Amino acid sequence: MPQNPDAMTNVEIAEVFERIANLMEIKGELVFKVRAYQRAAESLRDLPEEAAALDARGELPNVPGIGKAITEKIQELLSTGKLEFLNRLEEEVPPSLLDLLRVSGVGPKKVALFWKELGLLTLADLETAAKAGKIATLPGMGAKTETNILAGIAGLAARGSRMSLGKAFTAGQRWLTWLREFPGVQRAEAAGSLRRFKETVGDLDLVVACADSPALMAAFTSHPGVVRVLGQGENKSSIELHDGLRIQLWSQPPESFGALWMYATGSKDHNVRLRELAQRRKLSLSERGLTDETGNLLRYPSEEEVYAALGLDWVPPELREDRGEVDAALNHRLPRLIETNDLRAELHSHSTWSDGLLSIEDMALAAFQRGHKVLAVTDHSSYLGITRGMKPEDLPRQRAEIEEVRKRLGDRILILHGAEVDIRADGVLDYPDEALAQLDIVIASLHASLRQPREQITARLLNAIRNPHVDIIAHPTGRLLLDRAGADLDWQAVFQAVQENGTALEINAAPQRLDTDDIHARHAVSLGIPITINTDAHSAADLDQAFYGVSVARRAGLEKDAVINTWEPERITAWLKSR
DNA sequence: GCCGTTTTCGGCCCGACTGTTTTCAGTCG
Repeated sequence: MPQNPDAMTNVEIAEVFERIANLMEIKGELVFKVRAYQRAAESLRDLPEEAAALDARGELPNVPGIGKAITEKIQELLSTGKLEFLNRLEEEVPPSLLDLLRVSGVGPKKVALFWKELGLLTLADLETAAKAGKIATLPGMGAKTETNILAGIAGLAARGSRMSLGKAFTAGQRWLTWLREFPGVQRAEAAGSLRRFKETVGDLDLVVACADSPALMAAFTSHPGVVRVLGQGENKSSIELHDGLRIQLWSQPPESFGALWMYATGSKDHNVRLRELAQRRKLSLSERGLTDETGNLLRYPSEEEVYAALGLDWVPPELREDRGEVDAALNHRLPRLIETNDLRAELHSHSTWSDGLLSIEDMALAAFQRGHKVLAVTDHSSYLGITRGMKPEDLPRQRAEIEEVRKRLGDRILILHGAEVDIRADGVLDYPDEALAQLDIVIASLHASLRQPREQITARLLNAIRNPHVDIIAHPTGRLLLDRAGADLDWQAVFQAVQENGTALEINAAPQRLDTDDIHARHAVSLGIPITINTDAHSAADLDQAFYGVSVARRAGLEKDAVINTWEPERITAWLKSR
C-alpha cells in the first residue's frame, strides 16, 4: 500500500494529543479522558514503527492506550494532517491559555479560573493581573499566590527546559557527594530520569536514607547555590539553583528506603502499574512501603524486597517505562541486560590523523587500560573540512603506522585499521570502493545536509548501507540532543536495508548523541540486526563514556550477545570477514 | 477514552507540600 511521505510522524501526532489533553483539562473534562489522551501520546512516542505503517495493516487498535476513538483521530491526522475535534476544542478553549500551564504552581484549575473569572488569555495578561492584585481577589487565592505566580513567570525564561544526560550525571554526582557527607545520611542515591538514563533530564531527583531529615532539609534549602526554594517539608524539598537547575530531594528512614527509591525513580507510568498490581493484592503502595487492609505499613530497606512483596523480579531502572516490563517481571522473563564491563571492543575512534587528540599508539594503550581487546581506528574522511579528515591516498601511510604500533604492543590489543567515511549530500561515499576494500572496518555516517526531505536523506543512507564494504552505520540520524534535530529517516526502509546487507547499527555513546535511540535499537534487535556501542572517542577520557551507550542498550532491553563489542576478538574479525 | 484472572459497565495510583482555609483543593512527581 502506498504511503504518504508527508504523513505526520508519531512524535507530531503525540504532540497533538498532548495539546488536546491540556486543553481538555482546562475545559474541565473528566480527568480519565485527559489521561487517555496522555497515554495515547506516550504510546505513540514509544512506537518503533510509524503509525501510518501500523494503520496500513489495521494494527493501530492493538497499541496499548489506543482504542476506537483515538484510532479514528490518528487516521484523520494521517490522511488530512488536521483534526476537526482539535479545531472545535480550540474554539472553546483559547490555545494561548496553554502558555499559562508552564508557570510552576499553576495548573489547569487555576488557568480555568483566571480565564473565566478575569478573562485572562495570555502570560502577559496573567502578569498584569498579578501585579494589579487581581489574582488575590479570586476564591482560594491570596497574596502568596500572586508573588509565586510572578516568580514563576520570571523563572520561565531563565529555566532551561531539559539538560543533557551528561550534565545531569555530573551535577548528580556532585550533589550526591555533598549529601553523603551530611551527618545522619546513611545512603544517598540518584533517582528519577537520571537513574533511568533517559536521554535528557528535566529535574534532578535525589533520595536519601536519613536519621535526621529536618536538619538535612534545612541545610539543603539553604545551600549557597539556591536562588529559590520551591518547597520544603520533612520528607521532601525542592530547590532551584542559579543556573536554572532544579533538584528534588526525598527522604525516608532507612527501613523505608527501598520503597522511596522506587517511587522517586519512576517512571510515573511504571509506578502506576505497580500500584494497580498492589491494589489487586489488597495492598496499597506508596513511597513509604506497602499498606495492607488493616492499615499496617510494611517497610522495606531495599527495592528488591518491595518488588518481591509484589511477586515481581527486581526491574532494572532503565526498563521502568511501562513498556511491558512489569508483566515480564511477573513472569520472570526480564532480559539479562548488557553491562558496561561486558564491552571488549571500541569500534569507532579517532586519532591525530584526523581530529583526535591522541596518537594511534596512545589511543590503543588507553583502550587497553580500559579492558578492551579490540580498538578500531576510524579517522574521518575529508568531506567535512572541520575534522581535518584524510584523503584516500593517506590511508597506506596510516596503515604503515598501525603495523608499527601492532608490533610494539604485541598481543595486548588488536588494532583494526578503519575509517569513518562521510556520506556526501548526493549520497556518494567519500572514498572510492578501492580505498574501502583495503580497510579492516568501514563506518559510514551522515554529518551534513541533515535537513534533506525524508525520501532524499533515506536514499542517501540506503546507498551507504548497500555498499558491501560498509560494516557499520554510525549515529544514524546525526542528531545532537537539545541542539539539532536528526535526519527524518524512513526507519522501515533503513531496517530492511541493514537486514538485507548484514550491516550493524551503532548506538553512539556520546551523551549529546545517544543515536540510535532505545526505541529503534530495541526494534533492530528484534529483527536480528547487530548493534554496536561506540564512544566515537577523540580522547582517552571519551572512552569512559561508554556507559551512556550501554544505558541506551539497557533501555532497549538488549542482552550482551546482541552487541558486537562484547564479542571476543576472533568473533569480531570473523564477522568482518564474513561480510 | 480505554479496558477486562472480579467487570462489555464501572472502574481508572498515592502521598507530600502549599496556601488558603478552619477541613481542603490544587499542584506536583
